[in-house]
Amino acid sequence: MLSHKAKYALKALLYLAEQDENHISKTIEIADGANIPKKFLEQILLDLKRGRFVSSKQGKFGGYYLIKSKNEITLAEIHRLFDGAIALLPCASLNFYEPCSDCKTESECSLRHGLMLIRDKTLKAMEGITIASLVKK
Amino acid sequence: MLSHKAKYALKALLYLAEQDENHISKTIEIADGANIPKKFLEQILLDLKRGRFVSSKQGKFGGYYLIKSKNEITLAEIHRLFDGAIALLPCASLNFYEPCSDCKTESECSLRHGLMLIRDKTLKAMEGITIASLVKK
DNA sequence: CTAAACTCTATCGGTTTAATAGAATTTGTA
DNA sequence: TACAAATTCTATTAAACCGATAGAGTTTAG
Repeated sequence: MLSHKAKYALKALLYLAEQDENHISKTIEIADGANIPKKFLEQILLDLKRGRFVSSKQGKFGGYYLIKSKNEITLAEIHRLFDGAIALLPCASLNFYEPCSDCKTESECSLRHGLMLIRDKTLKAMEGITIASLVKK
Repeated sequence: MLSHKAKYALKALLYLAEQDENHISKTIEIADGANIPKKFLEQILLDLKRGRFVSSKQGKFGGYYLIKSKNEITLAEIHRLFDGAIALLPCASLNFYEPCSDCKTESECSLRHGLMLIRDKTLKAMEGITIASLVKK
């Protein structure tokens, strides 16, 4: 499941993607437009900035704007940024790999192989969902 | 991600699937064999029993055994039993559907459609992973 | 200088999770 | 019938996580 943070992040990106080119959106604008608690959204936007999906302008008349093409922002990336691994267990993860503590012999995890199959398919599907593809709908 | 419960459940089922037909496994046996805390495993086995995956014999010389074919127990079912929805948001879930509280108009959720695509693909993949397929590896 | 915005850090209450504890019940057998 | 060995049930715990809020600090335009 997606955390609220990830869900809100997607909605915020969607909102930004729908604005005119070069428009800068204030946090309060996005919060109202996408129905997200403002103070919570502030944190999320900072995370998105650190992740290089958006950038910001400070001070009066500042705000946020996309710096990555809406065709290139995928559900997989946003899920990873906010919720971590896409795989069902750390031992099957590409970006958040950790060995199982309860598997007797290393790489002798009975689940790993099957879970890697799932990960590959899920990942592929999630990479096919972009902000642009969601806007169109 | 899978919870520890779901992971342990899969490992316990795997252990049971590897035993001789008609063999009854004591909890302590499974716990040692699959490296699972015994008292925690007790609860998990009860859940698996309520889910009709295993059955038990009480009293001395009692224990647990599979009552569902290892070809018919899928990762999807175990995941649902212990962790709930497979979809990324409740509004995209088949078995745990709930409307989004923060979507202005009902069925106007901008994410729902995309997430249902993901759900379908992930579900299909997870239904392809059975206990039998994991044992073979 | 001031207003309006982003930035940063801390905190809070609630829920969930992983695990443990212990008493109750059931059953086979000596 | 008593006992031992097993499941069953309910409660509790400690820690982590989550969603959200608060407030002080910094930056910028005018």
